[in-house]
Amino acid sequence: MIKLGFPSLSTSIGQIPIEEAANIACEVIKEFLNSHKNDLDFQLILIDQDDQNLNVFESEWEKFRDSEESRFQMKLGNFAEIIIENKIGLKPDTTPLSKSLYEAIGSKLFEEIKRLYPKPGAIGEAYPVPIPPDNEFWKKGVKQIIYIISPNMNPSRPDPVSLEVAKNALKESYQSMLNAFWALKNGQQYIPKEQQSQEKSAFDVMMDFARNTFSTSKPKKKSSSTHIGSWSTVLLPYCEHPETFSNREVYSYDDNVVIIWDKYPKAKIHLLVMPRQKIDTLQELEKQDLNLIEILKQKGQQVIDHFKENDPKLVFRMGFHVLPSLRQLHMHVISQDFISETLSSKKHWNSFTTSFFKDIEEIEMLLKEKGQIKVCLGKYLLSLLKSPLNCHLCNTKEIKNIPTLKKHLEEHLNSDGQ
DNA sequence: GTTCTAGAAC
DNA sequence: GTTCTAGAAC
Repeated sequence: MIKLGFPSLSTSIGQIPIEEAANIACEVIKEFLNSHKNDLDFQLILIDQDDQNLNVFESEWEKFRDSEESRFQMKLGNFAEIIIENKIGLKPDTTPLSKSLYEAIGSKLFEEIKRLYPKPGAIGEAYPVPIPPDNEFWKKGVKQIIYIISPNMNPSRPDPVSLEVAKNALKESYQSMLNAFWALKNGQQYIPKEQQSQEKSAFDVMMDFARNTFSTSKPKKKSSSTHIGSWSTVLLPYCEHPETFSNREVYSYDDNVVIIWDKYPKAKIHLLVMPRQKIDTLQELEKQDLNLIEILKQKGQQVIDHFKENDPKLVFRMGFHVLPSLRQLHMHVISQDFISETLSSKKHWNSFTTSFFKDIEEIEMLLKEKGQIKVCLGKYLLSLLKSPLNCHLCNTKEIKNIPTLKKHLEEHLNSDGQ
């Protein structure tokens, strides 16, 4: 059970009227709970010292909730104390809360926020900050802060805004908070919007390069003459210069291996483990590369161990697509829930659940015994990608379409999850 | 690898 | 009418 503790945003020093704020908060929370109807594995806990504020929230929540709902609760008391008591995530603030938090966490965490987000953040956006493992809070079971910049109406504080502006921004603040919580709960990265637009991804940098290099001097029409197949080399920069990427893209690297977050994850946890040396495909491997395979296997296992520490229920596979779309040998480390917004096609599904996917152990064995990885007929492999949608966990065959498959996967998550 | 979208499927 | 998939992308 993962919990999120949060205060009533912007209603103390921020001076948004509590009735207006509670209405907005409850609306967003209700929307969030509705859109995750099948997931009962989390709790949102509003914490406030003031019982009158809580009363307003409670009566507001009565208007929104349509049934018994244990996933949203309200608690009266000291923020930091309740956070520790309940082992839940939290949000620091520049308001009276900060005092109790500062005393509980110390200045290190605030330095960490500055280090991760040196530029001023945007109002309404959420900025996740992992709590350092040597911190008291971590030891007490609180692993993550979501730093939120919520709007201010107080004229004696920086950047005061009107009620109308504040209401919109408050809604965004709650939405960002819950989106960040959802991402973190699922082991995914939450990237604040500002950071997304300012930081170009490897792909963007590469596409810019390709356009400038290969486009003719003609005025640009739509996507004029992007070099054919340039997308297929997107993985190379990670192997050549992993140090130039943020930890939102590169999970870790050393002299031999770089591990990146899959840009379009097909499951809750989905990373790619690649050798630093240029190796195009499985077919290039020889017997002497067995030690490299061993390294990839070890690194992949470390990743798995790391994620299982937080969620022991996760099941993983690590292996390769026999006919990958991207250049540079890359081993998928992917959790078997396949819960992901970016899993959207039959091809995606079949590439991980048919023999189009080869486990690292099979590759290792083939290399040992045959000294090479032979690919059978391309025609056959491509036909695998068009196979009917069969469940990888139970006997359900020929699932009608992707949305139905996704519902089926949600059911597995809920029934097998415990 | 994704995005986009026409037309098939419902 | 809307949802969903399959195939082109110069």
